[in-house]
Amino acid sequence: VRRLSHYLRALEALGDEGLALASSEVLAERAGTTSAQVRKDLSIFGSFGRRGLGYEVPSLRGEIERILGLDRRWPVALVGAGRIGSALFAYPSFRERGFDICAIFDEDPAKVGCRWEGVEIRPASDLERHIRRSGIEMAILAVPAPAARTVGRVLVDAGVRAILNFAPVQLQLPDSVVVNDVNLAMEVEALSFTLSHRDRE
Amino acid sequence: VRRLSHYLRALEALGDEGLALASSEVLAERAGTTSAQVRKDLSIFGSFGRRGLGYEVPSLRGEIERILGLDRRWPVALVGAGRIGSALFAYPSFRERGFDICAIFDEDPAKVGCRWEGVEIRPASDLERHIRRSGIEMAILAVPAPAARTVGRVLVDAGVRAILNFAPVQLQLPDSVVVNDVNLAMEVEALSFTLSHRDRE
DNA sequence: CGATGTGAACGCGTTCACAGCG
DNA sequence: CGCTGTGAACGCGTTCACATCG
Repeated sequence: VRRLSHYLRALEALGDEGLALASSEVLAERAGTTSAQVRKDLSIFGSFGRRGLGYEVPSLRGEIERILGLDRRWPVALVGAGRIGSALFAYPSFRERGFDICAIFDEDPAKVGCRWEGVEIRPASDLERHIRRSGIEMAILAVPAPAARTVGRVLVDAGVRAILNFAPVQLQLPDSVVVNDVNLAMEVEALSFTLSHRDRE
Repeated sequence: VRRLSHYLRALEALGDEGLALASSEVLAERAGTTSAQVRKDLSIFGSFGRRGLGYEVPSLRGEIERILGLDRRWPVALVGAGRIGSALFAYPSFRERGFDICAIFDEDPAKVGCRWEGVEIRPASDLERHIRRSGIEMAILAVPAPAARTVGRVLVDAGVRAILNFAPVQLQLPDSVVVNDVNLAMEVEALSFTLSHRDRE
């Protein structure tokens, strides 16, 4: 699944370069994998290529967008208007891909009422009611670790079914909810691990 | 490797609760895995437990810190003082784990010369010289996508051997350099993918 | 007797190799 | 003839089950 995103990015780049056809080999090179992998991945969802030629860039791009669920717009709630929250709100790729952060929540009374590019920051107490009313299904959780578990449960109660979690905490939620953890501390730890063990030689 | 970070966090929590011993079962529950997995993971690096009892929380914590390379401080360069850069700079877990962001670089003349908690923002032109002089081996790349590839190469030329890359670009660097990609767009795409396919039932 | 450490079995994603089609 | 689509072989991480030791 993760590789499909890579293919999509590669196809966008190829399209910008004006190429209409791309072989699995070309795609593999751009996405950092092998041609067999590309063909296997794509064959799971259908037969998008033409034998002897390759894949049509625009149509394959459309197919992958459809597969990833990017053929629509997704309203997203941002919980936590701290530094991480503000960075995510301004992240251009989100909007480009159809993810609209259309609700922001924070506990800090100093922030509540402010607007970020027209989107009002609402108090945490409005969270459940507002999300339920607007039918938002996707949320970005960018609150401090101690609050994360509680907020996660409130989100689910409000009808959220997918959470991108930046708190270094294991959310305990029903399996029906998709949780994707982004743990920045873990990422640098992986670096120091590898660096430490490379040196051993 | 990624799970070791989870174990470390679990051990810290257990230590705060005053527990001196922890079985693989307890650790597994906290880290979101199974007891067999915990034992197998730890046995790769040595025999840290006592049969019939479990693992000593403080000593195992020390062992894992050592394995992850957290038994020292790591000077880190931050390249890109935009929204993501500022969020990462303020991220508390980095400093707690021994990662010191001790150099910041940006192209924007308006930012150069500013100080973030005492750390001066330097111009991109100083990057190579300053990093080489200070012997920094680890860098966080938080620049816009178009600049990422070039900056990555400069970092490596300056002696950097590990990069945490936030740009949605595949850096093409020698294998001797460890690159860890964090691609936020990909993370939300994984959510929309799952949500789209859950609905099919 | 309880919980670790570990060889053996399992499952799954990746890679290989080639049949099939344009 | 070129490149896709795909069954088969491979490798590797996970899980199982039990011998081992305090």
